[in-house]
Amino acid sequence: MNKVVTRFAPSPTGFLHAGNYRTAVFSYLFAKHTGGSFILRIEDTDTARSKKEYEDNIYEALAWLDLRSEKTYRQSEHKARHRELLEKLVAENLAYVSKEEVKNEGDREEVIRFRNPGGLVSFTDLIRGEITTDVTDLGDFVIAKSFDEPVFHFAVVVDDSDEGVTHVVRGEDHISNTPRQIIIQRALHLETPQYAHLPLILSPDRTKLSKRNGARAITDYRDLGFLPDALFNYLSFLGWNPGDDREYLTRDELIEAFDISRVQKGSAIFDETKLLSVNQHWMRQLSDEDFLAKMMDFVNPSLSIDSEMLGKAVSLLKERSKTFGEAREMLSGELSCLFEQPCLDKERLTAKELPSHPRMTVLALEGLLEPLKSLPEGASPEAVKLTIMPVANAEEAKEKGGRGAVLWPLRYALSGQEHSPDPFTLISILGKEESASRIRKAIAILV
RNA sequence: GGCCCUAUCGUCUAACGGUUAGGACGUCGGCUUUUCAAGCCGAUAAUCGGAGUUCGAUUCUCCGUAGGGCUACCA
Repeated sequence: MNKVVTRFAPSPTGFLHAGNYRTAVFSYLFAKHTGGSFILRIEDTDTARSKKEYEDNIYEALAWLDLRSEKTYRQSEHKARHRELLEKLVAENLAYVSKEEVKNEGDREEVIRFRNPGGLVSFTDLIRGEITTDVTDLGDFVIAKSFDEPVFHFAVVVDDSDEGVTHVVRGEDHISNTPRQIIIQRALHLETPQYAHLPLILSPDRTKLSKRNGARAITDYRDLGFLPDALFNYLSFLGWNPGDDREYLTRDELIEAFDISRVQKGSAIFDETKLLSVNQHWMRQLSDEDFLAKMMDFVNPSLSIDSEMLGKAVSLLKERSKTFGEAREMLSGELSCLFEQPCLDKERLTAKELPSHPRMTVLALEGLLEPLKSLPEGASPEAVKLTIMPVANAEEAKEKGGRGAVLWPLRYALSGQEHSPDPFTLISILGKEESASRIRKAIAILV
């Protein structure tokens, strides 16, 4: 059997989104699983709608995703070849130049139409089995606006053949285009490749994913701080599964496990919440070094950030964020107290839902200073807890409002935040000197 | 309208014609923590409807229904 060649053929008429990308992923997985090759073809025959910025976006997105193609073609580079075959078809009277009524702006007075032989056309789809259509109703459809401007159906057939594409893996929206492409292939005496029509990816409103219904550009996911392999992992599970209970697979594992016969027939809705959880999973798999390196890409370089402290914050970041974008937010939000002095509000210092006893709070905080001194430098959160909890529990025993009467003011004094990591972790990271200093500042506010 | 495709928890999905219809995400509850997050434990929830075929249909067939796609001088 010949080596498998698949292709991804986006048109540069919009930003690459998850629907396009999922098609690329499956096409890539199918090729790589069999040791075949994957090529990229920019379908830019529609000069009116094709834009350089969209073409660049495709390259940019694929580079970020590390979806490497063996070869890259631009359809417009094959004009001479298209013209040659168009002329051949007309010479053989299999197509003809037709006079047209101009209905819309941009319409030509003459176009090239294909002489449709009509009849039943069937092909075997790798995912759906045999599909049969009567092509008679298609009529003599247009295959080119002029000899130098072939239309999609014609260009695709010629290019797939010239580029040695053996398997066309594309979206379900092309099922009804396939029969007409097959009759063009027959007229040209070209071999018909294998087809695999993927189920569509839908927006939550159940329509085909598009910019209109809120689909993000792939590059947006990059800018939001998603891991490319997380997106790859999530998307490969939209319409496919390996047949066992695994949900988190690396790219190599996906290539190994991919089996086109397990591809779903029904379309799937793109669920960003689940993507987020898959991304969180892969962020946590990262080593602290890798995590830090990726994190630095997301921190505004102009923002001076204590890299030593950032290193200490990694486990908190891994535990609390689902994207690097979120992690970056935390640096100036709930985790900001690691990098700068907290700004304290006197009212907030006394525990919530407890009678306000500033004096009691002062006593509670003062009671922590001594135990804190006994802590070794670099004590773990568990060690800190072992030291602090007895004080809090003693306070509770004295019925001054429970452990919260100590723990809340302590946490708030350290963080200045309504929500933050627990006080033990904070002390462990901040160190006993800094912690003691913050506690004294809090006391000073109260007295 | 015509043609084509599809149909299992809210979502992604598993289940050689025989399972208490399984997992994951979400949601809800509990534990833990007097914050938040995480973690652990638990719960909720599905075979679109109707006929067949069969001893037995989620699974096979047909008919409905619903959704989607195509129906361009877009791809």
